[in-house]
Amino acid sequence: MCPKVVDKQLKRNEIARSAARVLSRRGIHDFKMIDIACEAGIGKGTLYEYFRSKEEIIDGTYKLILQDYTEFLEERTTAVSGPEEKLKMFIRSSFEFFESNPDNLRLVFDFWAAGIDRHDSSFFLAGVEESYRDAVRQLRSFIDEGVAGRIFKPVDSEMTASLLLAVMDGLMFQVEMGLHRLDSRMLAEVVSRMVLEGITVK
Amino acid sequence: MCPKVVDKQLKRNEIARSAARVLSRRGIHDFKMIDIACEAGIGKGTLYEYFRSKEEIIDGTYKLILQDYTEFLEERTTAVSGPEEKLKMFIRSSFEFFESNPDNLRLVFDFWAAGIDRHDSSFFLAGVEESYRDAVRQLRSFIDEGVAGRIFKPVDSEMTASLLLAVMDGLMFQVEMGLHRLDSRMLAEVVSRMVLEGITVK
DNA sequence: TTATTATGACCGACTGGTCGGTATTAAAGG
DNA sequence: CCTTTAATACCGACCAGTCGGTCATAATAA
Repeated sequence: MCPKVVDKQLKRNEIARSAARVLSRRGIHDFKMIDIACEAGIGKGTLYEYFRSKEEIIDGTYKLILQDYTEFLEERTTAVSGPEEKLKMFIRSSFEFFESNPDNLRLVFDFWAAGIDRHDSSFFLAGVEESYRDAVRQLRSFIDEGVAGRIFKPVDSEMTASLLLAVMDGLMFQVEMGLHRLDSRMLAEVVSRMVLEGITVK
Repeated sequence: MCPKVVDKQLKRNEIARSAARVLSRRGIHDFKMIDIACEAGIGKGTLYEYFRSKEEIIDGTYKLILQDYTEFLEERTTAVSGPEEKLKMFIRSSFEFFESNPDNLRLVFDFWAAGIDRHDSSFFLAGVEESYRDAVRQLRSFIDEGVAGRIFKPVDSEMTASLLLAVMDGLMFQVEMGLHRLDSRMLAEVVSRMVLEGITVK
């Protein structure tokens, strides 16, 4: 009466990691469930013990990637002090994260694409929107801190945060298209200068 | 000995317009060939008289949209003189174009998404990359003109153009995700200020 | 023995593209 | 003016392949 037992959550994460590899290779719209099963070394049916559907696998994979990214940013930005340094670190770390995990960059864009693409199912869009709002919230806290401390001009922190994210996303998109080489130092430098010079009190 | 004859090119364009409507409704990955046939009021087989494949329809539709956009920008930017005015007009007109054709915004993002998504087939990516390079070229000509006339600082025009496109794309992406309302005046104002203030000689 | 986990053959729905046949047109011929 | 002719344009039933998801069965641990 004591059956075989596995750590469901752990195995679920392992599968999601396999899925991430497959998704970055094949793309969100081309990958097959059997691909993931093979990559994870399990049968196709077993997949359905851990994920209800293909959609849920995609979602789970996105959440996993995003968690890595968020944890990385958290670790980096808490290591420095002062709003200006935190902002710079946020920017640099973002570029670095995707420079050292180019697969993840492609994956994230794929998720966004799927979010826009499937306007019918709000499934993906919801996840993307949530992660975006989180980033805005984080950035706003740095900017507000700077404004309160008279380090930054009294800018609209929401708009500034949005602009900052916009330029970062746009540049990464250009990188993904092969228009630039992703030199994280250089890009971070350019973005920091553009944004910080505009809002810092001289 | 003289058969029924139709203007193939014209009809091809008409079909592409129908396709644009379908694509913006259904999304690039969900639409069916039969959808387009219905929208165009023709049979599915007829579709294949004008387009070799599904892929070719997508490509044709993208080119059509892009042509509208380019013509609109051309018309607007030639109407004003001076590099600063041209840059501002480019920015404002871009936002206006997509504000008045929200379907097109979604469509363009869909195309980009497909370009990133299908890293196997360079078909889509090539089109997107080309249109991007065109935009950079255009913007660089304005910036170089400004630099030559000592209106702008001696900035790297390629990097500046890329940054400008990046922030515009990023903002439009946010709009598409429903994070802002697309108020073209406001967005153009913010972007112009951010970019122009940084490069204009005081 | 038994509850749990794993499996992959199988099913059924779906769809891109084809193809044989029909409709339309306009010139040619009477 | 009408019929013939033939090239073009149009059509949708059909085919062949694909793939997400299921389920009957096997394997495994306790």
